[in-house]
Amino acid sequence: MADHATIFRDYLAKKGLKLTSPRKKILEAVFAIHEHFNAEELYGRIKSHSQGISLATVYRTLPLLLEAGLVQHALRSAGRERYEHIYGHPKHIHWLCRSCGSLVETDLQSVDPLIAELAKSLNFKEEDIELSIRGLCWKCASTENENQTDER
Amino acid sequence: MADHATIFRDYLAKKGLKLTSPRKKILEAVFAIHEHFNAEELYGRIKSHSQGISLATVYRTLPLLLEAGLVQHALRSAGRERYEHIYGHPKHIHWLCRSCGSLVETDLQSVDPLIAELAKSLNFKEEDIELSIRGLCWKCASTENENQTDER
DNA sequence: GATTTATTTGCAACTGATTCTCAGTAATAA
DNA sequence: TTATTACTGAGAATCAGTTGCAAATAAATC
Ligand SMILES: [Mn+2]
Ligand SMILES: [Mn+2]
Ligand SMILES: [Zn+2]
Ligand SMILES: [Zn+2]
Repeated sequence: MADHATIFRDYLAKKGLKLTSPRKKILEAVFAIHEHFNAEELYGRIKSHSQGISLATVYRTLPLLLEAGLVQHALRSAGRERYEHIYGHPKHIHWLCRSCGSLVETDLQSVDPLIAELAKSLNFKEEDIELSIRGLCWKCASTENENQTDER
Repeated sequence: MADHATIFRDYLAKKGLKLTSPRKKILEAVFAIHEHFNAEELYGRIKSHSQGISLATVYRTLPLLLEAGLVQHALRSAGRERYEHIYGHPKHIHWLCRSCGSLVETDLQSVDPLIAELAKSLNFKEEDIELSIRGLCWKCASTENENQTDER
């Protein structure tokens, strides 16, 4: 029911931390991006709107958002950590094309109960599921067929 | 049918690369480890047996093993890439306890057909599935209940 | 098996994302 | 006001991973 600002404030309060102006701005920026992003991209967005926020503070705030359950890790890329906000964005499967880099997201629903069942039999209390599938998207798969050059 | 050395040699040959002594040693070490490992841990194992292999060569060889399909990425940890060999080690689910760090692996079989079906409906040619579940193992879950200190 | 050619290696220097240090600010409590 | 604690920006430090290079090695050709 609570919106993300409330959730963040509550989380911070519980930890004896403050919801400061930089943290507020970073939070807003995070929820204005509806794609995956890395720290520097996030920083770039913030800089263009307001100013006076440092990259260091972005790096310092991201772990707080993760712990507050507002943000999660997404697939790393080019040696950089990537993130995405979670609020109002239910768990999903990531389909990443290794050729064109396109990323598609689909529902996790069909897989979820199966995992819950496995977890129960293992006595494991699941908190976070990450399901990523790498391969070729429709477009790249057909292209690769044309270029029937070599390989296997 | 082919063993991993043969697979590696064939892969290298196809690329016009050579199966050298350092590469052979690294390959052996990789298949002597039956856990997840990072580049430095692998290097440590090799150094203790033979010598005269540099860390740089380990770093240069790992991508080759990945591309040859002999090794895959495992869950990153402490800011370091981790790996595991695949040969004779079918795809599996990783269950990682966020409290004690224990890692359990289980079969992917039950989930596999479901994903294949989804892939078909998306026209996505899946090549690699990564399913990791973070949470609390049986032990840590019960401990956390005792220490009913605070938190939600 | 000597010679040529292309690939590999160890080493050390480098890179770049992330973390840390520190001195100055802001918020809050007393 | 004063004391205490948390926060910030700036830049320095860290450190996993990469790269340039000259010497070594493997394979191909004579
Ligand atoms: Mn996503
Ligand atoms: Mn594994
Ligand atoms: Zn594609
Ligand atoms: Zn545990």
